[in-house]
Amino acid sequence: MKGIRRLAQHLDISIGTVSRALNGRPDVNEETRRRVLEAAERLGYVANQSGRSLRQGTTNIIGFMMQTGTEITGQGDTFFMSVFDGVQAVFARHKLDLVALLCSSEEDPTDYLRRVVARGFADGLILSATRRHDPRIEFLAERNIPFVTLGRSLTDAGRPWLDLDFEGMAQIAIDRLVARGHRRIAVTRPHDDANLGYVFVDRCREALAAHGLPLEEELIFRSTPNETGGYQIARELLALKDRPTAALLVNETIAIGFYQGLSEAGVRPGRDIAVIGRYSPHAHFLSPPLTCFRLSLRDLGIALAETLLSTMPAFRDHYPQALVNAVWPMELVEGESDGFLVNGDESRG
Amino acid sequence: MKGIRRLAQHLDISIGTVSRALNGRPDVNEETRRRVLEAAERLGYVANQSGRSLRQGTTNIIGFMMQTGTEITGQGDTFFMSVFDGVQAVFARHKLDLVALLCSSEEDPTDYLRRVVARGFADGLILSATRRHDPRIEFLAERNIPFVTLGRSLTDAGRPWLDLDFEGMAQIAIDRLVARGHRRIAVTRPHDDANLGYVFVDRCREALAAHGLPLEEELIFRSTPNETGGYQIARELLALKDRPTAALLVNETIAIGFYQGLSEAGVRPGRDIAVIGRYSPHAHFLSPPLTCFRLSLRDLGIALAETLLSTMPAFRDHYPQALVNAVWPMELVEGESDGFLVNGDESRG
DNA sequence: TCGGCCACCGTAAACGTTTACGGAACTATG
DNA sequence: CATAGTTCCGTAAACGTTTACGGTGGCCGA
Repeated sequence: MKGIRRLAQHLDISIGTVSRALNGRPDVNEETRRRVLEAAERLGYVANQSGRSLRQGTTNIIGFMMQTGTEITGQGDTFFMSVFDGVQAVFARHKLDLVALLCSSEEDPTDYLRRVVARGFADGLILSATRRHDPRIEFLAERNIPFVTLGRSLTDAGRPWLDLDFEGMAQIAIDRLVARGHRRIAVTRPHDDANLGYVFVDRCREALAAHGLPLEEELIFRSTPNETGGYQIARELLALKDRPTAALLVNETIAIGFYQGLSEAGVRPGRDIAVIGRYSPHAHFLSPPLTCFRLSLRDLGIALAETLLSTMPAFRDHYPQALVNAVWPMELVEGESDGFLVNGDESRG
Repeated sequence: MKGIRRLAQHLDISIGTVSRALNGRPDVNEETRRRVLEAAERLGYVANQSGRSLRQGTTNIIGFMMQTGTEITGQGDTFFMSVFDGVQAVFARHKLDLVALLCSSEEDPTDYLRRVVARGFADGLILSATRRHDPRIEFLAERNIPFVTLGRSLTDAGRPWLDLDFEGMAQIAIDRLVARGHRRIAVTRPHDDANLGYVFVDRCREALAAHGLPLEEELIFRSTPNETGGYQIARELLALKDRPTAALLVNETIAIGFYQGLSEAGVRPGRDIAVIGRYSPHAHFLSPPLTCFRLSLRDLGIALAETLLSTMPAFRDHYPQALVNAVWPMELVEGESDGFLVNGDESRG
């Protein structure tokens, strides 16, 4: 005898009553409930998930979909762990568990999602590494499966998403660099699938235009969002005839490679070139410390969770005013990598 | 009408036959099977996971348990993503899915595991961040739940585990440094819960003893396994009256902080002090490039998967000679951070 | 005393699969 | 033709839970 039957037999009451007692139903005597809870605790009973979800069509599990292999996201070591932490802080209140759905780099993400959803694996989903055109969004929307994406795409109109405020970052950084005399500013962007690149570069262009400056094509650098990519960008940048005096790095992990690329050519950030990047745990330990944009990833995780739950009928009431579409602001952390003024129009030969 | 019933109705055959056809049972006409598979594909049918696992008591899911928040493991996303990649390469052959079971930093890992297991969540488990005394091992062993741990502990006798070869790393590094004339070598270790610290430091001590050298207590540095920890170690190390001439860093992410701590005091790795660490994607981009120990995390993931499956009756036959207890060798990647000889016994004042 | 209401509990039917079992049709064998 | 064996398929019982429904007993008011 196993499961709830064992518990019921042990207490000499029916399994229906046991279930009602455990699930907090009102129509059960408080004394009985106490006995049930006590026995469940003592016997280590936990309801079987398959039986429960088969019956009620719900899993109490939320999936955070991500892809394995590190080349794709390029987000730093601690990025997801911090986001998870925030998500769980919210989920814990509702007895929801969070699992990371790991899509192999071999498999098409949409196929994977299809499989996961059809199996009835999770009640809701958080999608990361959103592509510019992402079929997953349409797929989930068609089936009325609760989800929220971390990252905008072109096809998410009316769908819940949160994103980092890359436009704000572009605006602030460009204004700051221009105010310090920079006229030729290099910007980076990841591969073409990532919407972030378009959003970021477009705003950089606008911000420069507001100062009457162009964004020349040769100053837009494309790379893999990892250390090696940063190194390559530095090499390409230094090879230009008319070198930029500043660089704005949109990815987290590329700064360290970028620094190294500069260093090998004897170019020092903060003295020979201004560098602004994204925060990561090592940003402060670079030489010189990186001026960068930081945000609370834990808070972002909390917001993601609240946004998702606000789209789910069972939890909607708890989060009436959750954000549905929002960019998450980043604050500028002053390092020493952008601390010099350009005197005049031509700064280098 | 949903699920397998819909499919059966559509084909005008019984659900039993449909199920048998889909599951590759022999007692079904090949023509029928073809029709079923074709219809399933066209209607997008996928068996409901709850129903299936309720009936057969199996989930086709393997959980990789890890804790959110980064303070504990000190291993970055890139570490686990690479391991996942290897694990999935094996699981894909058996139609197994991998999910990351994310234990909140708020919750006790053993409590979490208890919940997950009792719910019948996964057929098998991979445990990471194993503690020196880890109750999870006993818990799983008692219940005959297939598992393998990544990392040894004191209480895993007879249980399957894989680990990095920290002893080999200690031996090679110490021998190398001693051969280059170093007599005072600093070593690092993480917090007291991690078994790795004991394994590593003990072997360092033995290796030194083989050369007739002591490992002085003041040369054993304890820190959090992150960038800040590395920085603090550098500060403490430089504050010693009798400075070591070499440092051996056992964690991945601390090198960058360590470098910065040295740099602020004008001490340069590879010239003023020899530094040997662990590989990470940025090791090559430090100045000077870090001499470090590297391994293929993907291969480690493959081995983890094979080890786990070899303990599961359903897959045992496929992996007769899988490793059960093994340390995973690391290779030395020569950088420039340990490239100098100490001439004489006293190297610094 | 009787009917009605309430608090509590037992019964049994679902949820979607898999699979043991038996039976129907057909083939082979004597 | 009878029998045995084979191939295929339908039936129905599980798996463990939740929950609609109905029933029992007690209490209260008329």
